[in-house]
Amino acid sequence: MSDYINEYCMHTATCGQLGLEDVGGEVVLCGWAWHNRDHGGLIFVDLRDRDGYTQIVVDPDCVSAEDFSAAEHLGREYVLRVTGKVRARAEEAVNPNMATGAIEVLASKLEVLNTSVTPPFAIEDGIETDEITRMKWRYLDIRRPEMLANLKLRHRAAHALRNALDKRGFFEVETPILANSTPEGARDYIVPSRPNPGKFYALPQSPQQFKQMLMVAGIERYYQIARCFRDEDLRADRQPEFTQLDIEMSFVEGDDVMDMMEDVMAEVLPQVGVNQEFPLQRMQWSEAMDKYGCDRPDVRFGMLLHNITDLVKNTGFKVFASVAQSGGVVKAINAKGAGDWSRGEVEKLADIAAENGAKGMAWVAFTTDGQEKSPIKKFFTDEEWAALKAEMEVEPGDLLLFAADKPEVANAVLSALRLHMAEALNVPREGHALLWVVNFPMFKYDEEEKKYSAEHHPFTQVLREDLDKIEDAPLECGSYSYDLVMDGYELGGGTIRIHNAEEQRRVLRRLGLTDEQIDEKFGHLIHALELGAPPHGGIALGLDRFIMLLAEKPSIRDVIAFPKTSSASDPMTGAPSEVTARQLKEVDLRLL
RNA sequence: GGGGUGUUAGCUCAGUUGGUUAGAGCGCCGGCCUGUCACGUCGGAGGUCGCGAGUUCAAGUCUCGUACAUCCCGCCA
Repeated sequence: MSDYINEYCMHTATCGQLGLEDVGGEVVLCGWAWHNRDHGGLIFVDLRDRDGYTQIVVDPDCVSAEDFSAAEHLGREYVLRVTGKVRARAEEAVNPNMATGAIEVLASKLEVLNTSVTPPFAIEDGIETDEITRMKWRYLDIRRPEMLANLKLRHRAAHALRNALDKRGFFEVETPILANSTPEGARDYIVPSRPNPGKFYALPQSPQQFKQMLMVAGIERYYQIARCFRDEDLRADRQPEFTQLDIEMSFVEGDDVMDMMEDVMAEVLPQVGVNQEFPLQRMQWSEAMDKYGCDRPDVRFGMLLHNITDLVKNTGFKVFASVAQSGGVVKAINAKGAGDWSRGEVEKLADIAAENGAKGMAWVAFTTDGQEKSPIKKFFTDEEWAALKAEMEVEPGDLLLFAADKPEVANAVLSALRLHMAEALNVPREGHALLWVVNFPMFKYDEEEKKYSAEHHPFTQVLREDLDKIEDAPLECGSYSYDLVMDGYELGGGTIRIHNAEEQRRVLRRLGLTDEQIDEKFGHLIHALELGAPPHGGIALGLDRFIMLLAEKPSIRDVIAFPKTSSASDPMTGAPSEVTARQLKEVDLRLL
């Protein structure tokens, strides 16, 4: 019997947990009529609740004529309360595919608590109903066992994380949802302030500044399961509102935060069914970019990027040689098992390369019967060809794919191709793999806007040895930063924060803000740093992504109770919607 | 902002070279049925082919536009 039943409930048992040990007991079950099988003289009803389902037997000899008539007219998803006796099924009637298949409940009383019109889609696992239909009737979608399981998993994970952090002395503190717009970062959701005509709140993109204030406030160890908002275009793993496990600690260095987080994960992961060895690998950002071409590598398989720039510097293939001689890189991956792909199949990969910014994609196929097919082989000397094959560890059946471009583009192209080929070739990627990627650069240069921006965020500490370079060589500045990566997704990111006011000013100036703008936008932060801010740092973990990976779902929508569509709308409630003229007037707004 | 894919019954889909009354499975409704568990069985109802133009004797099918969904790029400190 379930552990949550008590005297306040209108039932005495749940549908998923009855077994042979309950035989002979009188129970009251509440739930939804799932499958109704009417044999004329005998009716079976699978009664489902959040725990599972139990077969109810309605026998005309055991219930009133009225109740039997009700059972004959049950529709799908009728809401029932059934009183009856648990009995063992006859041996030949046992259903081994059903958790409660050894027993059934012989009804003595059947009450229809509510009827239901026919649901628009089946309340079953594995349905292929369009997502907008599922979202329009999300409360029905959530009745499906797999969706219930996702939400249950989410609850379990959040609960375990809270417990683990509580044990380690962290306080959960709530920070405002009505906050201030920030000049950098994502587009803000803005909210007009009625008492302050013409002024707006912004919904927080993260509680970043508030949690730093909590460190200055002396909280020392803070966490929050925090809703965050970003008004940017959606993706399978991006929603306009999402949830972060936000953590901050005082008097720590980067290793302390990582150690603490690993400790928490080591406690939590077994509770959600993941075996992960600790300590986690800590990979330098530069190594991740070199070998995987991205800062969130899926390390569950190889197919690493090889830098062959030097090898092709003087080759007769002009594209490679000119890129290699003009500061670009030439890199390649070896997709083992694709050597026998047709020319057409291989050249379709160029579309993926192009999507990621490549101007073209060279390739070499080594067929299993020993042929070497490639449009570029003729440009190579025998020595260069041999060196290439040695570097790429070529065997028959291999396919080499090349990217020659600026490092960022070459990495992006081969990273995308690596993931695509792993998928296409069914490279095994079972289980989960967590690691740290550490020491991100502090700044990157935005070619379009002609200015520097922060790789993580502008509150990140520059490596002590690089402090002198903030003004003159910003791209050479490293930072105290660490991302937690799981299965090729950025699960979380953290940094050690600046706690020195002048250092914070220097970084903000480097990002192009004037002293006036700094005082206006970050004055509160600067002041706080001047008033005894302790050294501090933290991390934020994307809870939706974490649960998505644990549940092995392709989208975070599957682990969010009420998600939004790609146009950031909610088909169930119709949000966003128009407001009345009066509402607009109250906040001093007029539509264009 | 850009690119791909899709939109036909409540759901999932098929629909040939443009040609008769647009089909299937599931679901739904009605009948029968005392051991089913995706019950079975007999019968029945159910369609603005996303929307709007256009081409044509004739459009679910071709063209253009548009809406929505979904995936990706940009974007997401």
